[in-house]
Amino acid sequence: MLPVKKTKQKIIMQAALELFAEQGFHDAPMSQLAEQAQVGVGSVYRYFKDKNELIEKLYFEVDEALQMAIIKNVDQTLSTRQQFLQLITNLIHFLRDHPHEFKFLEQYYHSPFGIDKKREKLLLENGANQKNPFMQLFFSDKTKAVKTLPGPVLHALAFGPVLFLLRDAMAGLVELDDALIEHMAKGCWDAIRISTAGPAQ
Amino acid sequence: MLPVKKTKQKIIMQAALELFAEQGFHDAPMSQLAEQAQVGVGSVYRYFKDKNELIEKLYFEVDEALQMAIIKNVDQTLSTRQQFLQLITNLIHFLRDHPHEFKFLEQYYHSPFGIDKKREKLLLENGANQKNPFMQLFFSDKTKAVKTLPGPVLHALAFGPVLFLLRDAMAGLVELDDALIEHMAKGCWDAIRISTAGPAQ
DNA sequence: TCAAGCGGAATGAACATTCCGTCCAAAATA
DNA sequence: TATTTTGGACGGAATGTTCATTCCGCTTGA
Repeated sequence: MLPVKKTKQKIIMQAALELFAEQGFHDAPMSQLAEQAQVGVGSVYRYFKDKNELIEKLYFEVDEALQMAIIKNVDQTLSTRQQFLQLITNLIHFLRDHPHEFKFLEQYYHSPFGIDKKREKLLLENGANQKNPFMQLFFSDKTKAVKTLPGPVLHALAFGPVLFLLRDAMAGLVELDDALIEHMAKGCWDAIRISTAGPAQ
Repeated sequence: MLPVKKTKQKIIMQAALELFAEQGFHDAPMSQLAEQAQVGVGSVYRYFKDKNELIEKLYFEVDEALQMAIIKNVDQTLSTRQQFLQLITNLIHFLRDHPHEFKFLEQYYHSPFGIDKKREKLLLENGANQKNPFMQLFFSDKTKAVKTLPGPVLHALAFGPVLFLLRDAMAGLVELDDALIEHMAKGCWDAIRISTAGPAQ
């Protein structure tokens, strides 16, 4: 019985992810969600107290998957630059290949939920105590390859362009091929690295 | 009579800007909007066909103000780098000092309105025909100081970090002082400039 | 006197959430 | 083993609320 329960909950969450991504939280009625999941409206409320709880649980799941994807294949023995490029590339690949997850997260972070969540995260994780793999990398950068800048600025320089370009890609304005992704990753690196002599390493 | 009309319309739009920015389109009922503008609900509909039209007109106005602010004090005889830094700085200053406008635009671009608007803009303005001052600058860069990359990538590298940092600032996670802004602008420049020899110019 | 401008009650639609009757698998009973 | 009981899982109709929008009578300046 437990596995059945789990399965139905998963089905509902999957349907919710798609619907929320495509129509937005506000334009995705519970009735339509139930229909898409091939389930009665009442059943949705068996697994989730209300719409908010559904959104929160979905966020937890999606965020976890993203975190896993980002740190995949990152070899800590490599240079800061190499690690950075791998992280960025992972991030782009995951989000490009999971448009529903991307759109969901975008919405989540732009809703009242997200603002609080973000503040919460930042207050919890200060300095070296960061869970964010990018921040960890910057903080442990013994080779001094990265500019000495406030955390949020580094964060913005590294992440901002990626999210921006992904939005364009989702809207069908760009084709995100591997060459483009490489350019992006290197551009982000140039933004945060200390530029000494010669072209980027 | 015209000036009176105009004034009342302006009052409504101002109230709408604040309310939309603070509560979001969906959580800003027309009744509350009317209250804030000290106007009857019915009167709002005298000036705007419906809520959507109000949002669209607001967008037009806000976007216009932003465009004006961005190109302020940009001296076309200066180097590409100098012009770029000025543009970025203008952008940050305007949005930092106009949080309502910033939040409104963020929402607009993340709503169904915005997606279409963006596609529309991009399809209309191809290549050298760009209205976007950043794109114009990149396109007319005879000194070859800027990387040769697809438009959307340059756009992302230049804009992405700025918007990202501004979001943090609005959430009260960073204090956006002048030093920080300068770091940001230079970081963005590093991301798109061709790195030859020595530190960034 | 009479429009044009206005305010706000009234209307209707869209939802989130609740409620309740049905179904069914498995435990209890004979 | 055959029959009955039971309780959780379900579906979807019913409910109550929250708006956007409309309608209508009042006010006021010409």
